[in-house]
Amino acid sequence: MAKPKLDRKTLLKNSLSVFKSRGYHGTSVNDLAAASGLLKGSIYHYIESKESLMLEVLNALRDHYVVKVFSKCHDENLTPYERLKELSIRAEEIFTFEETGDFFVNIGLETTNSNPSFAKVIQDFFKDWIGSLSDLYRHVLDEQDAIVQAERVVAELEGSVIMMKILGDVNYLKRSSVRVLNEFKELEKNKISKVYND
Amino acid sequence: MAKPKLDRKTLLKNSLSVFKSRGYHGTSVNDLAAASGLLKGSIYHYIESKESLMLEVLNALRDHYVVKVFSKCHDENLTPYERLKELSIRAEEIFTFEETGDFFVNIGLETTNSNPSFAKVIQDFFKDWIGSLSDLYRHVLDEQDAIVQAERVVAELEGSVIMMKILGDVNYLKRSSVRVLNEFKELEKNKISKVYND
DNA sequence: TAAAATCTACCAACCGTTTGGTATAATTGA
DNA sequence: TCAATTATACCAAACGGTTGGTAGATTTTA
Repeated sequence: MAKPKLDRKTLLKNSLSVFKSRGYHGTSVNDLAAASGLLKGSIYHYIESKESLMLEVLNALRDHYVVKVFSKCHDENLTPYERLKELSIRAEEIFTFEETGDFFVNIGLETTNSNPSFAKVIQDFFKDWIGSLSDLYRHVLDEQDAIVQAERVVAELEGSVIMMKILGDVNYLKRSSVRVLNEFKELEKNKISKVYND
Repeated sequence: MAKPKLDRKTLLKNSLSVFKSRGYHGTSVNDLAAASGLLKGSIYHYIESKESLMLEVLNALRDHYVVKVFSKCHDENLTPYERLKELSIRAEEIFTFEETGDFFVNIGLETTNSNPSFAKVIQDFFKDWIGSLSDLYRHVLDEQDAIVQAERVVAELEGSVIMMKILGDVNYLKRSSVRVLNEFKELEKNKISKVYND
């Protein structure tokens, strides 16, 4: 057997990078193959189709977020505020440097109509994110408010990332993060004063 | 065979509708022609290229927003709050029913790398929106804060529209609008109390 | 009849995918 | 131990189909 020069993780990473900069319809199988040092036909040794490759990329990326980022929300060694801060720092790194942050939105908007098979994974990503965040907000808000607040924060962060990309201004996300953290501190204060007043 | 004439406005409207649901790379010239009841070859009687058609659609849509929506921000017959409310109502209609609201974001994200020619129009749209809003916030905030606030509101609304589309929940935008309006009222109150304290 | 609008027919280039085949490395059997 | 076997990795070429775009004939309007 020829030695596996190209492991799956590298293939997915290379493919993500191409999909990221050209979108789904904008990338050709040729592009994907070239990104991994292959000719067009050769990549079919690794994948079944362009669509299944994208699906695998989406799933891998979602799993990565769940394990490496969203899990911070349940880290018992940290206070709720510290967890939110950790999450915020990681998110900022991801969105600004790794350039994968708005990937789900990009592909989601581009393919909701044409490729409904992608929709589920993308929805799961956002549901996981919102779910983790609302568990955090549960410390300072009642259940319904915690969910609404989590949804709002995700919408605001995603909006910031998008404006950041379109207008080329890196300060958007930074400011949103600060705002989210300060807001959480306020909520904590209100919670405490309410307890004292009861 | 020149039957009921195809005027430019209808052509652009039909084309927008197709671009909207299939994205830029996802729509073929055939689709565009069919949407206006033409065969592929015939549409080239009206347009120079697929790219120039998209550019014209983007420009027309931006102009529409500037004239019909953003202009509300400077309507002297209304109080600042009423203007914001008008803007909010129009925006909600547009995003929810006309389905053109997130068009700039969609196309922007899909083509920033592949079609930089679209980027300028899209940026202009958001700059106009932010500019108009910050003029409004100028009534209750100093210049720098007004700009930051306008940027934040646009990001939050866009984020809501996107989450609305991806998660299929129409309440996102509604809640964001209410929040923005209430916030403005709070800012007005603070402004007044500050004046009284001076 | 002149001009405008629309048709049909056709490009070359590219699309995602399949095929036939070759080189190479790991495994197997003697 | 070492050839025979087998599985892998890759390539060049081609597939049928679609792409954005063009040319020229035909029809309509005025």
